[in-house]
Formats: sequence, C-alpha cells, structure tokens
Amino acid sequence: MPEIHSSSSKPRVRFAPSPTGFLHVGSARTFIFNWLYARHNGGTMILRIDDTDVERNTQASVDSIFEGLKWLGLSWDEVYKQSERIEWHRKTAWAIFEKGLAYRDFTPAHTGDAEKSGAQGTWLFNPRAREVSRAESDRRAAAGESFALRFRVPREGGQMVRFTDAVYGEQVKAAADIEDFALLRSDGMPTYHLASCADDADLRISHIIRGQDHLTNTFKHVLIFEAAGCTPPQFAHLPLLVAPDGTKLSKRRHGPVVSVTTYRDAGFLPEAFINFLCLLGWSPKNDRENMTLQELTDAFSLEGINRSNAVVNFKEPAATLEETFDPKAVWLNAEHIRGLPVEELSARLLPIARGSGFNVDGAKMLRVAPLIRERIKLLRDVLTAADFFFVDELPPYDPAELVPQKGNAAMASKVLARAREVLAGVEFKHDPLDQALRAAAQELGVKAGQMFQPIRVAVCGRKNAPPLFETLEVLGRGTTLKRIEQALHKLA
RNA sequence: GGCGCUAUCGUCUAGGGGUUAGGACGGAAGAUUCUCAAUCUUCAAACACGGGUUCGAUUCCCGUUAGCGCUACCA
Repeated sequence: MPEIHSSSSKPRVRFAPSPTGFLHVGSARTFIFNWLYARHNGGTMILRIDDTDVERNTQASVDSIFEGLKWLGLSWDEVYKQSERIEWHRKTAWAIFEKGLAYRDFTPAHTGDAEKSGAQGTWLFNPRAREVSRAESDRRAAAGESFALRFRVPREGGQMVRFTDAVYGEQVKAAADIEDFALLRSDGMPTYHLASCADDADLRISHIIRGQDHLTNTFKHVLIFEAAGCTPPQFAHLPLLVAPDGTKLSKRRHGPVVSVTTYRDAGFLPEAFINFLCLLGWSPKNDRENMTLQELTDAFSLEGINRSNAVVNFKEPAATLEETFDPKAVWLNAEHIRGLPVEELSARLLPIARGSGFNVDGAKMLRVAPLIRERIKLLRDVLTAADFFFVDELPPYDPAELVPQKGNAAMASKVLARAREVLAGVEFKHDPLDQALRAAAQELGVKAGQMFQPIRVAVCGRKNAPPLFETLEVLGRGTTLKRIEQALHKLA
C-alpha cells in the first residue's frame, strides 16, 4: 500500500488564482513561494485556475494572469481549470451529503450586500433549515425547490477543529464558532471551499501555501477533507502584503502598483522583482539580500517565513516612475542590472529603445550598455540616460550649461574652439582622447574639469552623463565635431 | 459584534532571559572623481503599553491598545 503523503514523497504544490482581475503582486509572491518550495524539494508545481465564480470571471483576466506569469519566467508542471472539474466537485459534495454531514438549505439566497457591514447579520446556522428531515428534504428537492447545500458543522460536545500550520503553528478553533458554510450554490455550482478541497484532494496536493487571509478558512477546509475521508494536506499561510497605510493592496485604492505588469513595463528585471518579493515575508536569516533565482531556490524553506504583514513601501502620489515603487525594489533592480553581462543587458535594453522610436541597432547598444549600466535603475531609464547616443539632433538645451565651473562664456568658447581642433586630429580611443584633452587644458591654463564640462554638454546636451572619453569614443568624430560646432554657435 | 492572527529603526528584517539589539533600503556627512553614477567610510534611527515570572526581561506568560484577516449561495 503506497502512502500518499509519506514524508519521502516529493511535494505537490499549487498556485490557484481566481481570474477576477490582473495578476496581483501578492498573488505573484504566493506563486513564487510555491514554486521555490517545489523546486527546492524536487516537487511538482501545479497551476490551477479557480474559476468557479462564473459571474466575476473573465477571459481577459485569465490572459493577464498568464501574461504576468510568463514574464516571471517560472514554469509549472501541470495545469487545471476548475470549471472543467465541476462534476467531481458535485460528486464530492453529494458524498458528504450522503454521510449526513451536509444538508439542503431551502432558504432563499441573501440578496446582495446586507451583511457587508459585518457587525450584525451574521448567523452560524439556521436551525429551521438544518433540522429539516431527510425525507422532507428529498421531497422538496424532488418538487423542484431550489436549495444550497451546506456543511453540517458539528456543534455539540464542544468539538474542536485543529491543524498545524507550518508558519503559524498549532491552530485550534471551536467547531461551534464555525458557520454552516455552503458547499453548493442554489444554481448547483460548487463554492470555493468545496471546489478547492475536492481538487486539492484529487490532485494529491501535499502542501497548501497561500495567503493568510485563508488561515481561518482552513478550519472549514479541514472539516471538508475529513468529511470526504481524506487526510488534510500540510498548510503554510503567508503574511499579507499591505500598502503603506496598512490596508490590503487593492487595485481600486492603490492603482497600478499592485499589478505585476506595471513592474514589467517600468523596466524591472523579473529576477529582481522575484528577489524583492521574496524578501517580503521571508528571510534567509543570513543577511543576504541580493540573490539569484538559484540562490533563492537553495535557501528557501517554510521556516524562514514570517508571521506579520509586510508593507510594500511605495509613495501614494508618485511624482516619478521610480517613486511608484518600493525603494528597495528599485535598488535591487539596479543591483541586478549591474550584475548582468553587457550582452544580456544590451539585449534587454534594445527593444525598449527601439520601441520608443530610437534608431539603434544591436552593435550600437552593445557599446552604450556598459556606459549606462551603473547609471540606470530601471531598464526604461535607457530612454533618458542614453538618448543622446541615438538621435541625430540633440534636443535644445540652455547654452549657459556650457559654461564651466568658475568660468564664463568666453572660457567655454575658448575650450570648445580648442577641442574642435584637437579632436579633428586625435584618434577616437579612450587613452589618446584623455591625453590630448588634458594637454589642451594645460595649454589653455584651465582645469581638466573646466575643459571637459563644455565638451560634455556640447555632445550630450546635459551636465550629467557617462564619462567623457568613453562617450566620445562611441559617438565618433563626426557627431562630436558637429555638436561642438553647434555649441559654438549657441555661444556666439 | 463574534472568532482568529500579528506587534524590533520610516520600510524590509536578524536576534533572543544577561548583546554596544545586527544587516539592508531610504536619509545625512565625508572620501574618490572629468560631471553623474558606482564604490568605500562614518552618522542618525527600533524592541507598542501595563502587569507578572525571574537575580535579571526586548525575549516567556497574562492583559491593554493598535493593525490585519475571516465572519457571502466571492475567492
């Protein structure tokens, strides 16, 4: 007899999003933790679309979830859709009913959000519905009366429901405090609780790793597993991700920051984004922060998961793209960018620059990438950090920028005029440029900085730019001379 | 309201009966430098509150407070 949940067997975990919106960062983290657990232990990662709520599910949402997961680049081994497994859910529900552990409730469904306030309107069970005899229940059902199927939660004898959570420890709750929750709706569709448990059992899920918002639901799930004659899987609940104001992240309140695609579009590297999310609610406990996927996989364990909610520290009214995100996420992204080989960075930058209308090819980007690698935090920064490499004509800039520190317009003109002569003859390589320009500065009696600044502004159109000689090398003699000429005109 | 969970610098966190309570981001200052970055150094910054237990609690227990979650024929 093979033991299904023997400790030696490989874990089977699942990520079960419900397609009612885009892929949320919280969901993404849940997916990542499941994935890490599966890969760390050589287990199986299952993707299950929990689409039993026909009212709210949309194909657009399914598409956007796949889009987000695709960007993350983490694979899964099996996929299921709950809407294709409804017969199994019903079968499970009726088996529970046949054991006397569920009953038909003929009370009409609550119309709307009367109980939204939460304060009152709660009921644990309805004795009138619960105590209808089986014979009468069968008769009314046969007569076509509609009903929901409810779980008959044991309320006598002070029975306790318990389970051990890998993160939150021993959990105990009085069965009497659990309401008679629904298994089947009056339209015959399974509820989340039923469908989820029936599938977890059937798919032989060994570990359920999900958000802490399900911690108290787990008591109901334990009841279902037991009623269905199954051993409940292991549970591990994750602390929630919250906004700076402490409230749960939501699209309505917090906008696009909660969508995975926002990070993608802003120029996050998926590996950096994953790294960031892992550090929210989990710690390797050795002060490591900048980690590769492999390092995360090796280090991951359920023991490292925290119990308190983590704040995603973004600014509510963000002035810049960068401010939209948690500073740590941005820093981590910059770290990952710096760690990328130039070829790879270049390949990731190219489509962004081209997509924005710049005329660049791979060869050019390969030369530009090392110059901006330490100066960009988001891939999109290539547009503002390297634009002058890609355009024919520099956008207009203030000629006053050409004036060096402790200098004046006359000095700028003098420097530029001399640079034009020097650069016409020197070889466009770092060392010769360095030597020639420094010699020119000495000749002119100006400091090196006073020599370089006017040239930098002339060729880049701004003061802040990559190192001058490397920049000139990439720009080439033609462009350099042309831009110096234009600068001289501005000064005149 | 009921039930449950949580509480270390602004944020993410390490730690744990006796520590100068550690790291990181962000902030400040400095070094370096052709600007900007990167890099390096330094600084400021925390155990929610009240009771216990104990020779000694930030750590263990209880309570308070606060936050969050669940309390749907949503998931």
